[in-house]
Amino acid sequence: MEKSKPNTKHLEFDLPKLHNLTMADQVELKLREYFKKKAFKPGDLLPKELEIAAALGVSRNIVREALSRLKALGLVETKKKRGMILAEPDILGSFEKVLDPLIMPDSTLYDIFGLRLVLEMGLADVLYMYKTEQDMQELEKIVIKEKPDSEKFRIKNEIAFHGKLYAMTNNHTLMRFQSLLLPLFDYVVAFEKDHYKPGGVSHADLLEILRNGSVEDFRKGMRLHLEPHFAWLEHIKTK
Amino acid sequence: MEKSKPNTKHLEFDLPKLHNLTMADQVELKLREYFKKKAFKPGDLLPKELEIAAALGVSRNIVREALSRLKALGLVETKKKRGMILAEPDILGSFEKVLDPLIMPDSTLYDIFGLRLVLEMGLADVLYMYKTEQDMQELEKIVIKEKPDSEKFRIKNEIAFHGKLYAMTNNHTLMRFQSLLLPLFDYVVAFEKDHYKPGGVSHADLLEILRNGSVEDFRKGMRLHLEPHFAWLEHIKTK
DNA sequence: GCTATTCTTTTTGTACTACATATTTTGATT
DNA sequence: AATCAAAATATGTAGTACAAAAAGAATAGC
Repeated sequence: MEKSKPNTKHLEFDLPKLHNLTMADQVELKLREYFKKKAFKPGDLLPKELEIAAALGVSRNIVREALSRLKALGLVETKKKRGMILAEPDILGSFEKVLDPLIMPDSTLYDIFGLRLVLEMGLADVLYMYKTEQDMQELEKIVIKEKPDSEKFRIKNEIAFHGKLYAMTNNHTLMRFQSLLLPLFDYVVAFEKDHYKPGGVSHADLLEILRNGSVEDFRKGMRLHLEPHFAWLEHIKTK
Repeated sequence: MEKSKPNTKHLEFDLPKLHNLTMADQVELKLREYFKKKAFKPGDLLPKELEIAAALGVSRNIVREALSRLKALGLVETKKKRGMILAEPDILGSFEKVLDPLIMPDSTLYDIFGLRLVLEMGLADVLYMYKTEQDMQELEKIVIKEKPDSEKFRIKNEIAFHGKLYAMTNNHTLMRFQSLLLPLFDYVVAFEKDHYKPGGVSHADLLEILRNGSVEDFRKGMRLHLEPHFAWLEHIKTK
């Protein structure tokens, strides 16, 4: 809990703390400031490594380490041997690189599972704002193809149907966010499997509500559809 | 799709220039693989830079660049002059470093605003699962302190009340996620200001519902509370 | 005079060396 | 045996050198 560092704000006073920052750290910060101050836009050419090194009075090695970090975060890109440019911002790009269920504590995995439930329950209003007849038809196609027999197909159906719901929000960030989180659910689903029972509301039911029902109906329907997952969340809550 | 290289095994023969990947890129990947394969746990000491360099047949420079990237992503930490360790995973750590409204396209900003609405609408069920009497009392304190006069205080109240709601979910990841997204809302709120009208349901109303109402009541209440924001979303949707 | 080709320059990518500094370990002295 | 000092260790930083590729400049051909 207290491991996070909210106290970086009054770091200016603590001189020794500032010295705890390596040169590469400082250069990284300086570069971020610089890009902001100069209002660099995506595609703009950045200063050359040697220029930066000379301007900041550090070796080119350090500059390269700092730039390497910014590259890892997706903030800059190297255009072959031509120079470096500010990259098209993608807030989920770096997120993607860290999402690995194998190195993630179970608590975070559970958190993300809860996050998914919150998201799906919250979709209703935005869905009703953007849904089109064509969306309905595509959802219908997905529902028709569903085969209730195999466990493997069940998960595939889940992904297709719910993925389409996210896509219907016209919210590209939300869509990608969901698709990034998706692989993690497999792990939770594996834990959950023993307790899983299908909810009382099917995908076909949800589609029917989406066509002829109100937003409130859909929220209730989605809640019932997700009931098994909520039950599982309740189950692990006590532990 | 076919960009991934399964043939890194006999990479010794290929001239490195055949790949678009730089040495630092490759070392970064190799290290990620290695940590996974060896099932490193947080706190474990990593091999020394020179050992890695020797093992992979690259210079120490390259290894340092790769490690620097993993550091930027929060995957490894350096313990001063003692060695490097695998860091406590924090999926939002790198996310935080990229969130800067100044370098973000407006479309993403809108997406995140929509994401917020989805989250808040979805909170209800989890809230009712975890809420305690103490939470109610703390919410009450926040509501009582509200002063309806100043615009500045209004935003502060918003943050306090809604932040507390997130905290009540006992979902640490969700909590941090919201607090990271919060600064971005200021920008949207600035756009939105001209159109803003208080919703029909106040924080006090929401608290009352939370105490004595059902989950459905709360969802409806929250929807009305957020009505101005939804209206704005509807407004920018057409553009 | 204009276009195509070649040469030169520029800039990133990589390697190697050297040394500083802090931490741990080892060794020596009382 | 305990304390303090010195050595060993590993990261942090600086600097040089060169390769490779792309852009720009210069030259040759029509």
